[in-house]
Amino acid sequence: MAGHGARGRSGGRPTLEEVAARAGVGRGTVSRVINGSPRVSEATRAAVEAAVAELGYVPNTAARALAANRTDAIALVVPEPETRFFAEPYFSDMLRGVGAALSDTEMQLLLTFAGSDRKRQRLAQYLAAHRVDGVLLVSVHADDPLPDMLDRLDIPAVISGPRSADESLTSVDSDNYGGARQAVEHLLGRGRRSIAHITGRLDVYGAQRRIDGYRDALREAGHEVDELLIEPGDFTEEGGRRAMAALLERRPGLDAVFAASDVTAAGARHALREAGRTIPGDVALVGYDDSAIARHMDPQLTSVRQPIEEMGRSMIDLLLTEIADRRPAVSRGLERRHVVLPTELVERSSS
Amino acid sequence: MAGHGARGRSGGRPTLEEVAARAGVGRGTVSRVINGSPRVSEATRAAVEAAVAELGYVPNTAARALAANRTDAIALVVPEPETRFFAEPYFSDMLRGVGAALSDTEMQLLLTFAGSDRKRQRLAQYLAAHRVDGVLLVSVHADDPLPDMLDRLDIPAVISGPRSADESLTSVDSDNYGGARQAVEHLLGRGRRSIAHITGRLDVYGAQRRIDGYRDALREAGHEVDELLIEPGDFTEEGGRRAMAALLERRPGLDAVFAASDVTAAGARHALREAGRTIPGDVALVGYDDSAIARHMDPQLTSVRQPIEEMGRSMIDLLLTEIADRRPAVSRGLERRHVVLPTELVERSSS
DNA sequence: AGGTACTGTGGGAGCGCTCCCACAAGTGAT
DNA sequence: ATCACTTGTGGGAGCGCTCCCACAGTACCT
Repeated sequence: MAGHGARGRSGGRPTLEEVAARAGVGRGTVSRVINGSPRVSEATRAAVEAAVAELGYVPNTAARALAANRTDAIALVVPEPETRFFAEPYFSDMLRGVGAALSDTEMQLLLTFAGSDRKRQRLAQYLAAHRVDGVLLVSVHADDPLPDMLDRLDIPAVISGPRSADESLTSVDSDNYGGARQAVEHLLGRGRRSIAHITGRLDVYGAQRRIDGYRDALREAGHEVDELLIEPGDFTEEGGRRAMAALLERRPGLDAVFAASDVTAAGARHALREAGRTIPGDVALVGYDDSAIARHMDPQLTSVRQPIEEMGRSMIDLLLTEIADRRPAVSRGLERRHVVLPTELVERSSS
Repeated sequence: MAGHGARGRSGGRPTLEEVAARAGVGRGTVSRVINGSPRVSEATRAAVEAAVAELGYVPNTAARALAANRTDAIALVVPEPETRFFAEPYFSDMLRGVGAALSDTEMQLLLTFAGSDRKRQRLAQYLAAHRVDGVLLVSVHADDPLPDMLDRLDIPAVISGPRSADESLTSVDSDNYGGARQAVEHLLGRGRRSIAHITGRLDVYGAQRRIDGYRDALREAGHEVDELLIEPGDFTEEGGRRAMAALLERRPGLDAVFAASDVTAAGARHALREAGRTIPGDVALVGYDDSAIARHMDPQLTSVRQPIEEMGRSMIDLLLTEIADRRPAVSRGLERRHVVLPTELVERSSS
């Protein structure tokens, strides 16, 4: 096979040039057909398509990437160790949505963990090498340097869960505020009067929004907010347990708990059991995420569902748009977009 | 920058050529340094490395891929819809192991779902285009054409969970047979005498091995195997429920159940509850996978743990070896390797 | 008739790298 | 001194594609 030795290749895959020869046209024309350019006559297009089919031609992506300076791949960057990522069902659900949305596309999904400093280092290099056309960021802490780095490198990026109210990156989020309100209003509707809240990690914007929703729901229902019923958690089970214990000590009379995640609720449940409280008899419990845990908990957990799959889809849409927008010109100053999707309360037996 | 128009690029990344100029050497020499060739003098190497550092040079992977015919990427192919993949914790755990193992490498991980026919089609194209250096296959049914296709395309591949005893692909698996034995022996040790087994999908080799382990453990303990205590499941919760109901109907006196997965066990638990049986009082329950579900179940589920992270690592090791072996020559007929890793029983309150 | 415009097409140049051949310089055996 | 290696190096050619310029052909104005 031509060139300087067939380097261990197997079948000698057909090239653009061969397709062109076969179809009796020039290289440029084949390229135009492959890329769906409108400036090709119907007859020529048909001839080329026939040749492509006969030869089983598949474009060489490396060559395309080199020539066109794009990669047809995006990276899902997880700035956490692998362990953490998979411990929270939120992530796998998100990944599923992204995967589904991406399967309608030619884009490939790269999974990248940036948990340790060494991995961060490598990731920075990787991104600097422009090996992906865009980046999806999930679960970013308020002080993470990654988003700014992406901005500096001028790499299209979409973040799930903005870092603040004026996030500089395009973002997708569920309605944390509204979701929290739903949960609290539900508990109020069931006649609960002393509703505690175990928060998420306070450096996560979404957790703050849930606190806001909790507060406003109470206030608008004419209740006063008792700050001692709010206890910080960290989205983990152990955190939920600790927070619940603290709450029980401080406000033994509480009759409901809204936890910022299902995992937190699971921890709270343990603490409640240990304290001899029944669920939902003594204390009603509502979680957040509607993950698998909610269905497996005993009693089954009422929880706020986020449309995670839709969020994944949305992220992909936005990212692809950004990539497409950026391609033709150096059109800086794109309008940032922020999508917020509604939540839904799934009622089960814990409340 | 140079060429036919700076196509929207931002910083004008340095090229090999520029590094060479800076270091006062030829292009070939820089390439040799970058790729760690030993045929470079110490002085030259140092000079090149300095130039690389000064310029912040990062090799362009597309160019490398084109010239060298490799991609430095591997694909994790999941021949299931996204939904199924993430419903079973087994997969996310596996993915975590793979991710961890890969982070010591320059290799990138691509996540590919091949659930629908259309995706299959695309995947086939993708693989035919040799866009990855190797493939990791998980959860493959006995009749899946994918493995053979990979074999034909001569793409290095490692499969997790071989399809049969004489799997043609290099494989990694946990000791399904031994794990099942551990579970049954444990139940026997607790004085249980009528032990049922809800199997996995019967077209999965590992499920068969678990049945074998179940049978042999009973036989070697001097018990006779009651075929009516074996009921097929399909690894799902609903399947577990159905199977358990059937078993209770047929053998109401059973006092223990070994389920082929934790999810199955969760289903069985529901059916047991509905039938008024207590766990572990009336019936002891043992699962398989030791997933998050096991810890969240009530009562907490005794389960057989597979060293999934280690399996992921092992798969990567084997795959990288295959890729490396294949690179230099057309060395066909590589010896297939099959790694089997031990399991461990995690005892909790359900047994 | 000449101009202007647009449509469709061919092919040169170039993307940034790896591979390999050529060759200089050194080393040691004959 | 000649030959035969070995070690280190430079640079041409080529990977398969996209981009863009050039140009033929046709259409529609003045």
